[in-house]
Amino acid sequence: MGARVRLTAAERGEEVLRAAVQAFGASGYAGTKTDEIARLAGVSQPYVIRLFGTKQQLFLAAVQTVCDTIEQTFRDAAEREPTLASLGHGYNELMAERELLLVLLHGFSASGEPAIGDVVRERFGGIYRLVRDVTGASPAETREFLSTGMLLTVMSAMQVLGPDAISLPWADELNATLHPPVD
Amino acid sequence: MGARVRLTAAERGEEVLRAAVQAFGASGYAGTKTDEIARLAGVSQPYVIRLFGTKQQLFLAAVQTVCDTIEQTFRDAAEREPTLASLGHGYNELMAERELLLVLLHGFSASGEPAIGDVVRERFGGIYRLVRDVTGASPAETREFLSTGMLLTVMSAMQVLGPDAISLPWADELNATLHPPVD
DNA sequence: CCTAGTTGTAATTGACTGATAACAAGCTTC
DNA sequence: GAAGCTTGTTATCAGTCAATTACAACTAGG
Repeated sequence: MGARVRLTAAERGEEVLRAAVQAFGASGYAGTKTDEIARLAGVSQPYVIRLFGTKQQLFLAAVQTVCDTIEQTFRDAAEREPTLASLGHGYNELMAERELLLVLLHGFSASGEPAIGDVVRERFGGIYRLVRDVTGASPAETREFLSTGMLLTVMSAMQVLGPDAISLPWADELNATLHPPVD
Repeated sequence: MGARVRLTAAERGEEVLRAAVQAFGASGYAGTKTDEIARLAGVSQPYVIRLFGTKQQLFLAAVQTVCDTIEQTFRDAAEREPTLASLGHGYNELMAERELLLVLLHGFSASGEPAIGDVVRERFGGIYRLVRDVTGASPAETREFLSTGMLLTVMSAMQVLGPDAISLPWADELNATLHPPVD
């Protein structure tokens, strides 16, 4: 193909990882082929495998970066204002890149795979603790915050929320409870 | 194999469907093999396909029965007492059979597949409306109810909730907010 | 420049897997 | 009791897909 650019393995790895987040977010762990990721990243399928060892390790790497991004977003939001409302605003930013949160959802779904479950439990626990620590919220308040986040994520997966959303009465009704009409 | 019993296609279909709920609940749509379902149901893999046409149609049938069960549980709970708290109690009963709600979660995750997304959106919307109708709850109250349900389902997927749960501090803390300690 | 390490690909493979086809064994109805 | 429908299996295929191997092209250090 045209203008080939040679990158270091680390740089190329990052590009592949970005592609992996997109692909896994769209189709899940089992449903995504390493070949799709390779084409998205503009490299060959075997190279994807060589860079990350196995498909599973690549998926885990994707989950890790996504969680890093989520935590960083929450930390930034807390720095502006250490309240759950502020973190909620940060969550909305995260929803703009739909795939991010969907990767995490697919991580939950794939928790049956022991290696994946271990990572997902660890990281979700970390997010829970982070939210509590930076906002000082009670467990019950934090639970409600995370609950809402889960519903939003699931609705995003159903494609009734977000940029390319399908508009449905029930979804609009639910969505309206989150963005109260500005009178 | 030993004592073979002949059933009508409808009866055998129900058994296969039960097996499919177990299997899909554990491993998701793409991650489950029709052969596993067949072995769980005690029939051959080709017969599973013949009974349901394709793996996708079998998955959709599993989603449909699961949603039927959920709706029936909510209707029964509302008959006892038409409040969200009562439905919440019903939800706890549903969580006892872990796979039920996990099938729905996997349905959300597989919404990228158009045929699956259509069914999942339709059924989830139906559940939302049912909850509102039988309890008279506001959209905001219903959203909070469903949000909590989503978090519980996700925690169940992570295996930090339910019968075979892995005990973790953060999970216990979250769980405690739902079952306040009986003083 | 030339050798050694690094980046990348083409070719292939072996296991898996959903689906089909052909066939066998039971039931039912006349 | 035999013809015809239903239930179920075995055998097999055609496609898919992660992973391996071997090789090619580039680059840096001496």
